[in-house]
Amino acid sequence: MNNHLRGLRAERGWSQQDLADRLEVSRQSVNAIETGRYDPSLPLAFRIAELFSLPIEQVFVSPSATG
Amino acid sequence: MNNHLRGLRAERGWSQQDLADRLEVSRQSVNAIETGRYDPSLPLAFRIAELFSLPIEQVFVSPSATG
DNA sequence: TTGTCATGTAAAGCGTCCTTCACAAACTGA
DNA sequence: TCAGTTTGTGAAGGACGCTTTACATGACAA
Repeated sequence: MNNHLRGLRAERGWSQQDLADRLEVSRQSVNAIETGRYDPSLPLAFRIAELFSLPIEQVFVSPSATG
Repeated sequence: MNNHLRGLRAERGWSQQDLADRLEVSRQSVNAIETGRYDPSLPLAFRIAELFSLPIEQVFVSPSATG
């Protein structure tokens, strides 16, 4: 499942560690989500979307949208 | 994390098995999500929201909204 | 009463999510 | 060059997501 995390983070000039701190997860979790190694849990997806003030659908790309 | 799955399902007159079939998951998974035993994965949350033609935020209630 | 459907739950198993610790490579700045 | 930052990745461990199989309950119809 694709996402726009790296771009959203870059727009703000944050390192993966900066973002991890704001989300209260490890840097490796942020990296794993950005590099597509796994998807976040639903609660973490909510925290991410809220941090960027976006609906979840504008941060994460639905698998069905990808086809 | 709370959700409106039971109500949305009831509005349509679907059993848990009916919903499970449409989502391509087990009946037990639907039951576990409805009874709050665990949250769905993010991809499954997308499928659920799309099935009901709602944004994810209108199916699942953000933990931060609950307080 | 008997059968069927809907729901709730338990156990075991597998893969995923997230952690900490650790190491390596690329880049930046002095 | 040298130190510090950033990113990518691996291994091991704990908790969660989802499965199949199975059993128990309550509602409803025959």
